[in-house]
Amino acid sequence: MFTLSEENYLKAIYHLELGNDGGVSTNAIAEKLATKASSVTDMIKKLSEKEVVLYKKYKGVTLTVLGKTVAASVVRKHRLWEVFLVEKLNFSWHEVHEVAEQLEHIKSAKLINQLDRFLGFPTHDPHGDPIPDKDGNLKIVEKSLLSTLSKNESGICIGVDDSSSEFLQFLDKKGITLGKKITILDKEDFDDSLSILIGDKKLSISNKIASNLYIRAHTGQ
Amino acid sequence: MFTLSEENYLKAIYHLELGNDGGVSTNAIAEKLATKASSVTDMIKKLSEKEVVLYKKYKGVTLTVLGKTVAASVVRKHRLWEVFLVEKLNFSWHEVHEVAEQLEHIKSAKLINQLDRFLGFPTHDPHGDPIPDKDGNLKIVEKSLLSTLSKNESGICIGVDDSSSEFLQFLDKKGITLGKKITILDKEDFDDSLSILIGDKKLSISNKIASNLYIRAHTGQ
DNA sequence: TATTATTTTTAGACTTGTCTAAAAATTTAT
DNA sequence: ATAAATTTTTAGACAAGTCTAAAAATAATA
Repeated sequence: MFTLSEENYLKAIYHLELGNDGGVSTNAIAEKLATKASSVTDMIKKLSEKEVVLYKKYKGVTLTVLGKTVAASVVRKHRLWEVFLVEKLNFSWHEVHEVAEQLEHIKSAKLINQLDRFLGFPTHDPHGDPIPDKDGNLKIVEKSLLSTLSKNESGICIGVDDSSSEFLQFLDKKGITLGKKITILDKEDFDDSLSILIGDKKLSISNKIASNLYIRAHTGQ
Repeated sequence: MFTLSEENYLKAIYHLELGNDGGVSTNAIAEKLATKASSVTDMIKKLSEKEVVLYKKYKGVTLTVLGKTVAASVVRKHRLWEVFLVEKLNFSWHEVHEVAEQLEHIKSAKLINQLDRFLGFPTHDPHGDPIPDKDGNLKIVEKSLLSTLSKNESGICIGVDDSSSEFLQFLDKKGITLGKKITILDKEDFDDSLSILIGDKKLSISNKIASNLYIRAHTGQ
């Protein structure tokens, strides 16, 4: 069994491994968890003894198969709870993270399996992130950043890269939500800003916004 | 803000105060929380400084108004989550306690208010215990122990005193659930056992069972 | 490649919540 | 009312998780 703190470390390493290929540095973990490098070293030793990470001094850290399973289970719980909060309790997508950070540590296999069923076995959370299955496997969906599309191309908005509360509330204000079709009307060379069509509204968005929105290719008109 | 441990102490004192009138003893708290009296003394000092309990050395402890509010809020969360588990996730009433013990510590006012609404503002948990409202007030329902009824009297089963998993599973096996009408057919002087009619079934139950079932008086046939 | 800068680890300390063992206070019983 | 039993508190210790400051290792740079 793992403590709340251990689970948070495993989750952080899990997310960092998905970004960087190869070992994860002590400093990267410290930054992600808003803690000190020395604390990370201490915890890594403990996790190493519990055989959920591989660790060589000064050489960074990697999850073992067991570690990856534990981390994926925490992520699974986090994302299922996020779906619950949005679908059943009328939370906005920018409100769910903080509460899910707590709920993800509740220990009960039956609880999470029944929650999964109750929600209709969702595959993605409210930000478009995939929900690991019981075995920790992720369904990879082909996706591109909106900023990489060319003029006249279009796609379905399926996720966000930055899921900070500020960004999500900005998207709400602009009427940009998951599932909507987005078409690039024009690209501005000067500042890489985009003119887009979303639903039946025309919008101008900066490159920073477009670099934080994921799109699934949309063939046909 | 209160730690998980502090909340558990407040909850324990809250429950003990409902039973005993007057101050709660260190030993009673220790027993309830399966910890040592010395640990209780330590924690009580902390709670006293936080002004949630009144404490005089060797004289036991009482919740302040603030303390009672905090404790009631934890109990409220516990019982709402129990309703959720039974009503929405198909848990049995004997399975919910352990999970609710964890869920009761999740901090989010919106979560619990929305959960309350989602469940249709229930007034009682799956064991028949009342759910405190937002202000911590309990709706007291007139109830008697089944063992206190006389021959030919009847009532509706509305709760259990002992809500241990074993007892609840025993009741399941016998088909005794909340809301069912129970009529005393006969009382045996020798061992105080009862012959009862529940639904359309005749059952013989010991006095120990009858002393753990709460009944609401049922006027009319 | 030698030196500087950065990253990581170690050493020692602190907090929270717990424990054991012993001392002090209170209660019960003779 | 005094002695015995019980309850409660104190004192000191420990584990988990964190921190600061300093040392050691690695990486970057001239």
